[in-house]
Amino acid sequence: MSSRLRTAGPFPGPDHDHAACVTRGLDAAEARCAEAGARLTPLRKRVLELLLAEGHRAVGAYDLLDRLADTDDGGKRPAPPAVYRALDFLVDQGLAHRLASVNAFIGCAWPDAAHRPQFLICRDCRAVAELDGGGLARNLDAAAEAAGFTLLDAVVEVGGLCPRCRPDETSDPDAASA
Amino acid sequence: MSSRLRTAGPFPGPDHDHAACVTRGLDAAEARCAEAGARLTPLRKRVLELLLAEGHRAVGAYDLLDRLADTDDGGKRPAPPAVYRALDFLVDQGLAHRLASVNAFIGCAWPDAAHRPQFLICRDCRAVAELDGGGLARNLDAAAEAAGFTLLDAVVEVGGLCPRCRPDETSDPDAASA
DNA sequence: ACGGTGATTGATACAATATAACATTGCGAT
DNA sequence: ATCGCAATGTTATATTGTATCAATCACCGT
Repeated sequence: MSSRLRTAGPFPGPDHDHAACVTRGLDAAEARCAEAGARLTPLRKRVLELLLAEGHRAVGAYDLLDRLADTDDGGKRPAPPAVYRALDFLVDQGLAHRLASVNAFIGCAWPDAAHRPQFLICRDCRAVAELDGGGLARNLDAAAEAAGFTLLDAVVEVGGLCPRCRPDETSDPDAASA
Repeated sequence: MSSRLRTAGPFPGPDHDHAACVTRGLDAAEARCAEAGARLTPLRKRVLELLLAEGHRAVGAYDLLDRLADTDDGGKRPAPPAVYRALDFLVDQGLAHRLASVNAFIGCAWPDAAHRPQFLICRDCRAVAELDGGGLARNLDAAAEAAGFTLLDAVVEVGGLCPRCRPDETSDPDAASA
């Protein structure tokens, strides 16, 4: 029996106060947009909220469209461009990230600071851990510089199995050896 | 005074002996498949040849389909699954790489050795430099380990401008220090 | 050579992801 | 009010990738 999963790191446990994550992310978004003179419109804010509400999991653009329809009073589902434009805005503002290796998006875990993110993405459950890639980013900067290459974007995404999906979990032996 | 520099790095100059790259890649592929007991069938070999012939540029799957039609005697264009299956095979064998950030593929530059590649991808011309990511890979291993994450695949792709496409007009590329 | 077996390819249809192009709406400044 | 611009709505389509099943080919043991 798993008593307390400290999640020993960047993967939040299922028991963490996720509502606080959502609130914090939305508040940070408001502040950031105000500072940047950008408009966090209702649509953009709702898309961000849906991203954050997903609970640190990657969400596809079309899943977002479905959720928008579900949470809309009239049940009207926007057309794809609406959500893609909102996502572009959020990514530009650093409030969300695009996960190229899985064609999906995720709300930013640290919307306050400029950062060079890298991601651990679970193949099973699509859980995503966002790490700060400081040292690694410097490594990439150096490599680009050495090659005469002007770096614009760095995509660092690691696919694998998160702590809750990896089979060598010691806390649940009954399903093992299956 | 020759402005025809050797590209001082991983981006091959336009004057390099590219036919040798293609031949070398195909030879290495033959050897590697023989060793692995895998079958480098005519279709797979042709796809690899087209990838290599592209000259260190990213190629999309549908571009490959067009080229297959062009180089086919009957001009018959295969259906998408044919080329995707060939690409899957080549990627599995380490003879080609998938570039997730641009939905494209590239022939492996170093098909001989097991490696943990990382890529510099030009946004303008789609030129690709494949680097060996030794130190960076260890960095990712450590991060995954610390998070209790089982690493299966690492995607490291840097988008930007290659030496021939960067607007940098003068010959002073070293002043930058980020 | 013969037939069985699994890998490979062909062929059809479709799913999933993303964008182009243009119309409409809202909103602030003049 | 109305002009200008950003944002959103709308329609259609482009691009990328798979599911499925049929046909064919290579290999292997006999």
